[in-house]
Amino acid sequence: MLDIKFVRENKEAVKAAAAKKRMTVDVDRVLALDQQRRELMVRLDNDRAEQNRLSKSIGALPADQRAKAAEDVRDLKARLKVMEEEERALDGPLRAALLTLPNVPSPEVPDGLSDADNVEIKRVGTPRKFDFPILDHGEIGTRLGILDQERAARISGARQYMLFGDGCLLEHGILRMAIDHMIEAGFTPVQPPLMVRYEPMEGTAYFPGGEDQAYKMAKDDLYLIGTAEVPVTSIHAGEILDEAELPKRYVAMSPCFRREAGAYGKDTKGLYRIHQFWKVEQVVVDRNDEELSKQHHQTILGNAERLLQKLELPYRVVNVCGGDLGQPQVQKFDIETWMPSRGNYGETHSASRFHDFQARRLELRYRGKDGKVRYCHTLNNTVVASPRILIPLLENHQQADGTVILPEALRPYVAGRERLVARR
RNA sequence: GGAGAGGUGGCUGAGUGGCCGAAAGCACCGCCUUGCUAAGGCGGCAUGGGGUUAACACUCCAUCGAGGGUUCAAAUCCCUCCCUCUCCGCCA
Repeated sequence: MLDIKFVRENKEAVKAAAAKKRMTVDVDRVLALDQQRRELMVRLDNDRAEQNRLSKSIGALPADQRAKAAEDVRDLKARLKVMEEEERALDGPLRAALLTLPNVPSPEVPDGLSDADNVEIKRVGTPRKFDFPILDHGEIGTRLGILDQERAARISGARQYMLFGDGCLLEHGILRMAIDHMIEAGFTPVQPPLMVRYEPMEGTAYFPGGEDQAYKMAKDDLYLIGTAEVPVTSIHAGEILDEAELPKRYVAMSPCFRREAGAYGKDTKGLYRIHQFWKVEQVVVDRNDEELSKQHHQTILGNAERLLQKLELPYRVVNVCGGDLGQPQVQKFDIETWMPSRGNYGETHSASRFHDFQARRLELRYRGKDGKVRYCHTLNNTVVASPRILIPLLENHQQADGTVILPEALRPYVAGRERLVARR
């Protein structure tokens, strides 16, 4: 959420932000509502002051004069009541409208309409040249007997997967490796709840707007998380932290649930887009400082990159363009890992910085050394998401004989296996 | 699921209708004192919004889990909801 003061003073910047993000928002309506509300508040405050003054004076009166004095306050109260109702009628729509305004993207964010316009920043590693016909990850996994999407579909419908044997160990191993990797980087592991209330969804800016993507448990008014970002960024919601405690660096592993509404017919095959997956997520909460945020952004990007390097996977980093950027982000770097079956890089990581956009919604603040209270800055990035990461892992490391060689760093996490072979 | 207790400032915690935005302690900040010291003294210190100011300051409004209500007046009384704790039941 943007600061209403900022919107007042930077109307054109907000409009430009919306245009760059290819969003349609009504900034003028927000400002009109705000103007109305402020004018009302001045009158309301004055009348309330008057009422408070009168009420206080009644307390000092002798008992026999109170009833008459109280009488005089009553019509003032009636006026107040009308204004209070007006205020309520303005507050709701104003907040709702304010929640829809986009965060202002960094000047570094390239212009563009879709992910096709994202700008490549760097490439690391070279895609392997295969001297045999390659298989896609579905084929590899099925032949090895570690993946079964058919049975998964019978049990749970489309966009589901099941892993068996070494496939199962492989997934667990990668996730655990990612956790250890992040602990080494100084992050605190957290196990967050997987079901959350509306407020964390709104606070992290998934709601309003993303309701269709979330599984809701109607009986309990709880939502299954689509990412651990939601509960983890919300850990300190409503708190005023001490500057000395910052930065907070968390890493969380969780299942993630996404309805993928509107994605019909897109990536229907394989493990790319599914309803339930695992993700290790890194979250940083720190002071309200742009430069510091940018540094953290590079750091969490680097954390993910180093993991990919340990997994010996070629990848590239893109600077996500305006049209592909979400409402809350200031800037986003995606990491795309080489996926041989696609003959292209595919998104596996997403590193975002938000400034105080989420923090303002979450009431996530800190007291600075100067004694002033400010909203924090928040950031997050994937460390690894599975099974999507299995796509490049299986495909890049596949061998002519159908086996898959595991990168050395991963082996201790997969029961010491050097290679995945078909077992029975 | 049943019964009970409670939610107050960064923290602990007092406050059952006007003198309370709120005692006291801790933490923190400033100044002073002191050099034997995990010390002492004085002062400051909730958040948001508005007015005013060059600024310091001053002032008004709201907020004591959330939302309604009673009253001239609510942290304090009533209702609903949320959360925490204790006991019982059930269960992993």
